[in-house]
Amino acid sequence: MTAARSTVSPRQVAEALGVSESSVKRWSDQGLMATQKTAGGHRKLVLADVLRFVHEQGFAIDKPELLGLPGAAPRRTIPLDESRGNLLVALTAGDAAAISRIVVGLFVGGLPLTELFDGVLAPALRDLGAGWVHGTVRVFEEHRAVVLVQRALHDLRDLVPRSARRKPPLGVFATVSGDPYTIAVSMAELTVLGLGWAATNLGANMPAHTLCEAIVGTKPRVLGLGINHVADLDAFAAEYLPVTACAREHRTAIVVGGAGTTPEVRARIRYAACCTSMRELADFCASLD
Amino acid sequence: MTAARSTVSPRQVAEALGVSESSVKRWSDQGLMATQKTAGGHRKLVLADVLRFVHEQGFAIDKPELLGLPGAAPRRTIPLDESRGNLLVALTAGDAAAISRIVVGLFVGGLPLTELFDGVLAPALRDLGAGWVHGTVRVFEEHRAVVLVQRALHDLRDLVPRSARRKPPLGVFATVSGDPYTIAVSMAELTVLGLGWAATNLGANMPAHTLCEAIVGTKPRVLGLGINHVADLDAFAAEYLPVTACAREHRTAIVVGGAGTTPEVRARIRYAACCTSMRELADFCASLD
DNA sequence: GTCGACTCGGGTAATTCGGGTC
DNA sequence: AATGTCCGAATTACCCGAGTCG
Repeated sequence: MTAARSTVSPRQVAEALGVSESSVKRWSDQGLMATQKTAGGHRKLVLADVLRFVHEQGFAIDKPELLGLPGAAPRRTIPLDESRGNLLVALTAGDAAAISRIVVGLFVGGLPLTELFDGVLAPALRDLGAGWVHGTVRVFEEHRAVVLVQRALHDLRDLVPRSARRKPPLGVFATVSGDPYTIAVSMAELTVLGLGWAATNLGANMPAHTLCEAIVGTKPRVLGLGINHVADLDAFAAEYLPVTACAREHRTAIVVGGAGTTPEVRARIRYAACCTSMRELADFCASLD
Repeated sequence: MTAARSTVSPRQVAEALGVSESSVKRWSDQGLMATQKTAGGHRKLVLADVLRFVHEQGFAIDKPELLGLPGAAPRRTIPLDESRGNLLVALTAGDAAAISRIVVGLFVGGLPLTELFDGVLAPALRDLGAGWVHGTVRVFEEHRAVVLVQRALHDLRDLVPRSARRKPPLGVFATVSGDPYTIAVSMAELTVLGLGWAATNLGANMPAHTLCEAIVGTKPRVLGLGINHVADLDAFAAEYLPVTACAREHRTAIVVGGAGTTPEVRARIRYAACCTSMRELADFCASLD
């Protein structure tokens, strides 16, 4: 759904980026943009790789009619509020194409992942939640939006530069028992991928004992735990205390985050950092790298 | 239609590879792709040779809707078991690339979606669950596998041919309250997409009242409900009974499925069909079309 | 045997190639 | 060092009347 066509011609890329065809040819031959070649030697550029290149190099796209990218792609100092509003509309309407277009467009337009998550995606989802509280958004619309956001994040994954490091640090992310919200987990995964780390997404609802198994089995540098709701504080603390010891033993830093990290909860568990945004997560991980 | 050899037309190949028919004709005439010719001179490209050409040239297939050929034997019968075993290994190891490769490869190889789901993916996940019961698979490994399967299903979505129908029937899928398992929902979504239907994935944990809202708001032809566990039978029946009336009023057929559809549960709710496989779902939907 | 959809072949216009130069 | 422009040759895309397929 990212694009109707997965490959584009050098001329299309050149015009869209506002550079000469020669530059595109040179860049692709240098391996900066992955290409396929026809039997006759003509280049076919893979759109996902072009977009990744554009984001990495901070290029502006003059003419995003390459495909499905949002009309005007003003670079930097983008009206984030406007995107956020458009996104909210698309989320409410269940417009999968629009959601992916907005999210991917902002990223390709040069917006760092952390700002995309903290400044657009998370706020739009918060607005959606508020609409649900006020009765203007129905439950199925909210659920549907969550599914579509996951899909958009999947599209983003292809665009996030893959690490070329031989042995990148690993981040493992999950939510705790009883917490079904996986979007933040996916955002965290992409965030550290964007730092050149490796990342594993364990999904939702992870009992503490298996988190220890995961630490032992995968030796992550960071273990990120989403905590959105804690029903029984004592039980929660008792369950997750062993994870602290296990993490320390394997030099794994625990990061927590989410609406459930209230002062009461924070007082009962041990962690290296408590993040309220993806930027904080990124900065924390960068400090370990 | 000679032997069990599956052949394709130049146009199919051209569209699948994202090149013009002329190029396909040229390449085949140059001997790059083996062809047969009819008495009248029309080209019949042997699928295996096309795929070999694609592999040699390092081409990516833009739109593998080359496949799903009527009467095309599902390759061999052995590879399914083998794939299932390989998939189980990849799922346990958390090897995202291998999982997607196996799943997408089978589909691209001509295996119908329903057989892929019923014969490979679901059994592998069942095996994984059995491994968890027996203690050979740990919880985090199972959770991780679920996330990676969702990702592979996302990859599949791009390959499932989009309907060109002006107004295709709509299928809406979700799991009931308290049921967090979304994989079957995604499989069902892809299954009906493969029939040329439209589909909406509402995700997990849908309270009954909002299902009614969804029916009213989206007017689906089919509403599919995943039911994997019912804690309180009376409460469940009371909650979901209104959905039946709402569905009838809007000519929406209710389909249920999942491990939770026990005789006791089935006795307490009303539905048009109770499916135990994606093939059954596909056949049921086809009967409505 | 009719008919619609598809394909054939070949010609032409438009792109792209690689390399050399500015 | 990097980019843009120009070039002849090669490749690809588009078009169309006639023939073929199912």
